[in-house]
Amino acid sequence: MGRAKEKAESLSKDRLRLWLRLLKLTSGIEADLRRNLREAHDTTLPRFDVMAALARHPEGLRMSELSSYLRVSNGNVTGIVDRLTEEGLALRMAVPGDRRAQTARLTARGREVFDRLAADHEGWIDAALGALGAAEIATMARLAKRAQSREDGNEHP
Amino acid sequence: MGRAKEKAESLSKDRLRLWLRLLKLTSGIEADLRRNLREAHDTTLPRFDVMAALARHPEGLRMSELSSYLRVSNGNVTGIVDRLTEEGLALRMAVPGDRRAQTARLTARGREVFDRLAADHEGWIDAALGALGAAEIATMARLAKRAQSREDGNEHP
DNA sequence: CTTGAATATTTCAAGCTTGAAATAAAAGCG
DNA sequence: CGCTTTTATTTCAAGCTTGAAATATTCAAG
Repeated sequence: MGRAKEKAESLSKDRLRLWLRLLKLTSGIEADLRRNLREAHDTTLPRFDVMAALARHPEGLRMSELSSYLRVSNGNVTGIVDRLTEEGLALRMAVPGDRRAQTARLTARGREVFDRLAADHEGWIDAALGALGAAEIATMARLAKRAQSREDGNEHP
Repeated sequence: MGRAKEKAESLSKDRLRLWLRLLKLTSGIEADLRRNLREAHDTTLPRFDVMAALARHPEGLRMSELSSYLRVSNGNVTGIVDRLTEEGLALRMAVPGDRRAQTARLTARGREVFDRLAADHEGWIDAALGALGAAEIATMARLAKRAQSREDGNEHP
């Protein structure tokens, strides 16, 4: 076998090992987040994600905007917004001029609840990545961004 | 506000941004894997994960070993092994001397199917992380490992 | 041996997730 | 205007996931 081919195969194995390590890292942190959200606030990560998206868009988001923003299916956000609405944390509003569409927003109480969640969330992430200093964070962010450049295809054409 | 506090807060925000980027990267790759597994092999990522664990342990794994290896709940692996068994890819064997326990194994067909899955899987990961060269892979793996050191607490005491 | 604690696994309800089908409304077009 | 196509959302079945409860078995004392 030629040297070039050997090199390519070893690189492929190294990428696989890196993938498994990245997956372990993010899955572990995500599991911590889920547990913390449940134990400290009796809520879930998907609910948090939807609330975070709505908090960033106080003018409201259409259901379809929400699903593409979070990269989950339409049917998925329907269910989560349903539950947030039942709990009084979100609401749906009609879109003037388009009776098919709805925008989802946080209620005032939803906003208050989210602010508390977000503060804890930042602290949990800070703890989870606490072993990394400023330079390491910058390096890892740069490499993750570079990896994305191929992964996404072309999100920002 | 003191300089030290400002620095800590900015570091915390940077960790949060890094977390969001890592999550986007791994979620994106995972979504690709799920789609590829479904379209090319009509299977799912959890089934693949269980098969991979069993493939690495030809002697078989107890249900509880499988669940701690994969870091998912006991009830979860019960269901997945049930489905793999229905499909003829895995089987359960009694453990001599302990009638509570069972070991799960791949069948011969399960092994064949897995070998094909694994080859494609490696190719998909190679493509997904293809933007990273050998040095970048090594750097990222090192940083992920360092981040883990805090995350895990003490897995290897 | 018998009783009670510990261990291995399954069952279960609830929620998340998806892709596909169903509904409903808007837009384009002849 | 009617008719088709596109767009926005919901509904649905199937599978994944969890934590807690239920079963079954082993182990440890007495």
